[in-house]
Order: sequence, then C-alpha cells, then structure tokens
Amino acid sequence: MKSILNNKVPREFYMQSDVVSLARALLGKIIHVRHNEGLVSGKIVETEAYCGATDRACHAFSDKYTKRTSTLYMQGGTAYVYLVYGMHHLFNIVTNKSGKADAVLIRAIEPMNGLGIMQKRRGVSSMNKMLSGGPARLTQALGITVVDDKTDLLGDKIWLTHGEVVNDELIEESTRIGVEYAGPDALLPWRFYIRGNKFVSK
DNA sequence: TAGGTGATCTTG
DNA sequence: AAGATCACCTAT
Repeated sequence: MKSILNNKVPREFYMQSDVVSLARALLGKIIHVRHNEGLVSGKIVETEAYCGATDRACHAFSDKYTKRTSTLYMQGGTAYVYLVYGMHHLFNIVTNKSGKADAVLIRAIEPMNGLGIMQKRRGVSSMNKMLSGGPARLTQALGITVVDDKTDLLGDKIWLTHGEVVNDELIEESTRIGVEYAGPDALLPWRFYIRGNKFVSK
C-alpha cells in the first residue's frame, strides 16, 4: 500500500494547459514541506487561477517579463513565491509549458502533519483560519518564503501528493480576492474553495 | 477600517 | 533618484 508521502503528483499534472481546471483539481491535494524544523503538510482547500499573458490580474499580463515574473515562465510544477506589502510571502504553483506564464495561488490549507510547528511559527494555538487560512498565513505556517522561489515541486523540499478527489458539488467559486486593479478580469470566477471548510480565508 | 512594510517596477 | 504600487494581516 502506498504511503501518503510517496504518491507524488507527477509533472504531467502541472503541465496541463487549462489553469482554471487545475485550480479546481488542486483542491484536496496535500502539500508537504520539509525544512529544517521538520515535515509539515496540509490539504489544499482554497485556490485561485492566474492565466498568463491574457489575464490583467496576472503578474505576467501582456507578456510582462521582469526578474520577479521570470519564474512564471518556467515549466509546470515550479514554485512561484513573492513578497507583497513588504511582509507577506505568497505561494503559487506554476502550471503549463515553459513559456506559458500560468499559475495557481494557494490561499488556504487544512493542517495535517506538523501542527505544533505551524502553531509555533504562527504564534497561535487556534485550529481554524487564523492558523492557515489566507495566502500569507499558510506560507508562514508551512515555513515557505521567497527563498523557496523557483523550487521544483518534484523534488524533496516542497511537493504535492494526491489526497482526496473533491466532488464538483462541494466546490464553491467566486471572484478573486484583492485584484480590483484588474478591471474586467476582476470579475472572473477563478477562486475556488471547499464548501464549509473552516480554513477557507473568507 | 486603517496602517504597516519594503521589494519591485515605472516615471502614474 | 524618487515615487507609486502591491494576489495581505493585525489590531483598533
């Protein structure tokens, strides 16, 4: 019987070209992070799709290529981590082929392993969204920072495993959070989350 | 609801 | 070289 730790999500999954479908399919998968303090893991319960050159909300809109966005043009299965507001590290999964700058922002996880480590990093003892709901809260809980930018998700530092398949009727969708600057693209229903899960950010 | 915080990108 | 912006969080 396969353990949860060696059932790794393969490259082909991340290489798919429909980033919106991938954002849905990532719900229920397990993210694992192995840093010095030990292994932590959690189930993905909230995501957002960002669709490359055609999406005004995407950092790579209109083929914008800078030092920061260079990660987005790497192959599917690469970590894109950047700093916003001078203090928050946000974790995305690059998808699609090299040259196609699509990504999925991971917005919330439900802790599974390493609960004590996460609570210590967050400075809370709660078991709800204050611990790991919200894109910056989850990176702090998992110990992910900009140092992890460009990490290959098929390696042994950060990787995903197949958790449960989430049925469509359990998936809620909404517009994306914090992208008002994107004009019409701010209206796209590209945020997905597991209905009723208490770690969903809002 | 407002203020914090600093890297990144533009010249707003 | 300076200014604007920012895929958020915390505490009032």
